[in-house]
Amino acid sequence: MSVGHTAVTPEVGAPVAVGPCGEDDCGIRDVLDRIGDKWTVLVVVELAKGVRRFRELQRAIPGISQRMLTLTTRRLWRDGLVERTVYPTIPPQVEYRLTETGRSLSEAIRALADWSREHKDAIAGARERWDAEQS
Amino acid sequence: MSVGHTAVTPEVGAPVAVGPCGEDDCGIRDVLDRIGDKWTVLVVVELAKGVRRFRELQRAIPGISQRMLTLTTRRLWRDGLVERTVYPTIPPQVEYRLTETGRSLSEAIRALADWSREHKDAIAGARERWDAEQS
DNA sequence: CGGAATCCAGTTAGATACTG
DNA sequence: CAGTATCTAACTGGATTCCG
Repeated sequence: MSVGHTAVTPEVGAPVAVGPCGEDDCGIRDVLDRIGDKWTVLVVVELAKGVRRFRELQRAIPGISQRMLTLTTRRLWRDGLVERTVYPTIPPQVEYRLTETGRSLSEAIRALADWSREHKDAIAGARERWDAEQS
Repeated sequence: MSVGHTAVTPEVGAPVAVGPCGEDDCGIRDVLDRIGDKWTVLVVVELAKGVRRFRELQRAIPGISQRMLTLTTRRLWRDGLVERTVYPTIPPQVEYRLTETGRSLSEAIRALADWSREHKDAIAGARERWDAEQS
C-alpha cells in the first residue's frame, strides 16, 4: 500500500488488532492516534470556533501544508468528528464543521489544554533541573 | 546528536520555539508531544497502579522493547512526572513511581480514556459507513 | 478553490548484541 | 537486572507539480 500519500483508508484500517491492552488503557490509543499527530488538535480547535472552508482553515493554521490539511480533515471526517459539505460551484467550495461528537472531543481537548497550562511551568522547571544535574 | 538513540536531551530541547500557536492551542502540543507517542500512556497508566520496577513495567506492557521503555521512563523522569529510585544492589534495582504532577496527568489521561470509551462505537460506526460509501 | 499524485528528508521505533 | 550502543525498517510530514 505505501503510506505518506493522500489515501487514508489503508494505514488506519490495518491496526484493527490494536495491540496490547491491559485493562485500563483500552481505547485511549485510538484517541491518541487521532489527536496525537501534528495538526489534528489545531484543526479541531479552529473548527470549534465555527464553520470553516478549506482555505480558511489553512490560513488559520500557519505552517500546515495542503496535503496535511487534506489528510487531517479527511480522517476527522471519516471518524464522524467533522462534517464535510461540498458546494459544486465554480470555484468549488467545501465547508467543514464539527459534528456533535467532534464538539465533545474539542471539550476533552480543552481539558487537556487546561492541564497543560497548569503544569507547564512545573514541567519546564523539572526539565531544567534534570538537564543541569545530568551534566 | 542524532536521534533514535538513547539520549533524550537533544531532540526535546530544540523545539522551544514551539511553532504556530493561535491563542487557544498554546500548550496542548507540549502534552501531546509527551503522551502522544506509542508507549507513554501505557507506562503512566501502569504506574498509576503503584510503584514498579523496570522489569515489572516491561512485563506489564507487552510488546515494549527495553530501549523504548528506557526512553519513555527517562522522558517522564526528566519532566518530573516520574520519580526514579536506584538501589545499588546486585543485581541492580530501580523503582519508578508517579510524582504528584504525574498523578494529575494520569487523571487527565483517564478523562481522555473515558471520552474514548464513550464514543468508541460512534467512531467505529462512522468509519465503517465512510469506508462503505467511498467505494 | 480544493484537492490528488509523487518524491523525499527527518524522526520513531523495533531487533539485536553487549555491559556494569 | 537495568540499562547502552548500533543498525535498520517503517512511518510522518514537507515540497512540488498537476488537475477539474
